[in-house]
Amino acid sequence: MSSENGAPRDGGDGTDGGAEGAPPEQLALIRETVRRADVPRAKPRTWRGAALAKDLPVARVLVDKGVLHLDRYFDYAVPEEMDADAQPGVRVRVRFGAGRGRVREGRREGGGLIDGYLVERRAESDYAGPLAALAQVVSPEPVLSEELLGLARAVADRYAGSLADVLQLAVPPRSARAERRPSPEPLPAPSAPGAGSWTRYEHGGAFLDALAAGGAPRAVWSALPGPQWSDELARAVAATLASGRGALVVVPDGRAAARVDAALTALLGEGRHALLTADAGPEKRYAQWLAVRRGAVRAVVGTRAAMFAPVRDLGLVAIWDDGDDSHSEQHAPQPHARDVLLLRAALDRCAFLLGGWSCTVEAAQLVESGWARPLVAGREEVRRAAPLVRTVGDEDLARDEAARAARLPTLAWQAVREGLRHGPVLVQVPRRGYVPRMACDRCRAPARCRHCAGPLEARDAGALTCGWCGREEAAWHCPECGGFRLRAQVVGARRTAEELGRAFPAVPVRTSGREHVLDTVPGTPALVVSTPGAEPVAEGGYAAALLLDGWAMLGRPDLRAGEDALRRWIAAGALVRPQGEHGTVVVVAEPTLRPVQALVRWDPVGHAVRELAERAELGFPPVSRMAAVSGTGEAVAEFLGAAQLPQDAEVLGPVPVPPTLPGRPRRPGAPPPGEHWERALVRVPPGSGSALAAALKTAQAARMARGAGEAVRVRIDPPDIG
DNA sequence: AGCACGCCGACT
DNA sequence: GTCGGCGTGCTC
Repeated sequence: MSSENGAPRDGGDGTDGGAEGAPPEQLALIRETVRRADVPRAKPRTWRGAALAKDLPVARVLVDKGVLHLDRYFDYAVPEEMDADAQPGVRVRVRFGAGRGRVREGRREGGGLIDGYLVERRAESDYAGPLAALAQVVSPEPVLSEELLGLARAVADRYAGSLADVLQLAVPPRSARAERRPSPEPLPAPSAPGAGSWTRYEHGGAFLDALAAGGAPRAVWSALPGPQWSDELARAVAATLASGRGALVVVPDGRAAARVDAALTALLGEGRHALLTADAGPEKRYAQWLAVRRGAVRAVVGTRAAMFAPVRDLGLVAIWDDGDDSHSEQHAPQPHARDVLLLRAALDRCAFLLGGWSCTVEAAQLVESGWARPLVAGREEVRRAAPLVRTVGDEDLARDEAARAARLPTLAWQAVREGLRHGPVLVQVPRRGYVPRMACDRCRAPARCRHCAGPLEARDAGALTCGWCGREEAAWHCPECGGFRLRAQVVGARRTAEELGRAFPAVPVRTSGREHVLDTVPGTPALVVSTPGAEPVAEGGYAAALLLDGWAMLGRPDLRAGEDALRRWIAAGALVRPQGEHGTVVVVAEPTLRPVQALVRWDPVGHAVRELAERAELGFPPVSRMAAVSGTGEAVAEFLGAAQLPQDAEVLGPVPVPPTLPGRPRRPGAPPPGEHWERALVRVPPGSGSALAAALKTAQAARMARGAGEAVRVRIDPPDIG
């Protein structure tokens, strides 16, 4: 088939990489140019070269370039010597490049060598032109299964991203050494575990039974406070393994992964599950991933990268604490682990378990829509497991001037002092070092920049500066109530630790925060000061927890502020002993606020349900779907003008994007330092989400293909709206 | 994105 | 006649 081409054949097999001398290359080039001029273009099937595979000589290849207009397959010819290795799913290298390519030694060469995946072997190509040959099969390991490809495509579609970008997240980089190492022999399926503490939940036992029987139940699980959750997750995994299927658990961080890992080891012993986290080096990670792909290991627990783990015959996908923002992938197209697992559950028809101490609006929606069933404990069980929650609100603070000056109200003092008699006391303080944000002293509305609405911060003595645009504010007054006095809204962990240390000189003070995260603390009296998410687990549980500056958390100008605050409070409270053992939580926040009430009643689900109703009314996600389009004003306008948005799409804005300040990290969707960007939100009602994603993807592809100058960033489900 | 192709004007 | 400007379009 290569002969009909008629391209000159002049020695040298001309495979890539050889450093041939210049003269023959130029000769060939000239000859080719001359030929082109006088020979009419008959379309040959392939370019001449080595003999091709006799059976299925065409390889359909996905080139590994994240650019959207290349988001399709390209056909290559399979040389005979690669026939055996060039199976679907393997990594390949191909020549891919511009124009009609260079000609060298009589063989056409596209551009440079780039990586790709062989997706399919076929008898013929539907491409009319001549096919280039595969340059190399990188390894015979079929890393991209049909299931994984289908999942990656679904994720790319959902997020208006390219398949190659998703595959970069889904398939780890190759390590030849890890590939050579044989994976362990698979162990036989274990027998079904007992229900353990699942009996505390109304349908807990039934859920495990369904998993063990090979069923595909879908549940939103409101976990009771306390340390049992990791064992409960492990039992769900074990029940799935008992049915002969695989299971996947995604958790927000390495600490949580380690807990589930330990629980699985306790329940199943070694060798039945893999731990996939960022901690391991690339080679070890790839080896683990391969063991999963090869079916040697049937269960996986890991952080968000594990959401794509190629578990064989998947029976259960589970996610813990889906409200944690580390479940959002940082790289394009920024998929969320919850949504990826939802797609997997749908594609693989497997069981789905979303669990947490708290409840997101998205989780509530899964229940509300009837897609998942609630897995909850009765009120009696909740009361038995949860600590007593007390609030310190404005009125208390007003009556308590002295304590307020010291930032610790009397009730809080008492709770800490009492708690320290019985064990460790957790003090949760918001992040952010010493830089205090400011709020109106009278009505507590956050103080905002009048130019860009960014948060005002007190940098150094007295001077107020905007945290977004850096402008100074000389004459602030509150636009809500007309007040003129400001107060510090957030004080960092270190200062609080110092204050408390002085107040209780006999007690050790430990801090856990971004830099030094403590895993556990002993059950002896100590003050443990921590930022949200970094709380160590206390042996035997904390005697008390003090949640400071609660209204500061609620003051964030974010749709999720309430849900987030509640989630963090509940996460701290879940580490405290039950109220039957005198476990107490004191939250310094207005008791009339909805999240505070939900904390007092320990009712995160009720909170999420009410939030969901409100979002539906306002047309906010997740009830409607949104996408953010950002870039220069001109580029955004042009993009939106060209995009064929669905009929029911609604464009909000554009509004200016806060600039990236020099020296601060640039977040995706933020302008390069010094540039002025705008952001428009596009909103569609339920049901039009995929149409919106498709339209944005098409528009973006067209834009890139045109080589349009200024970049436009598209993000589905932007996390920071409102 | 690259990168080659091609059509047009200046120079040998 | 030939070299090389950049505008356009393709990449199996």
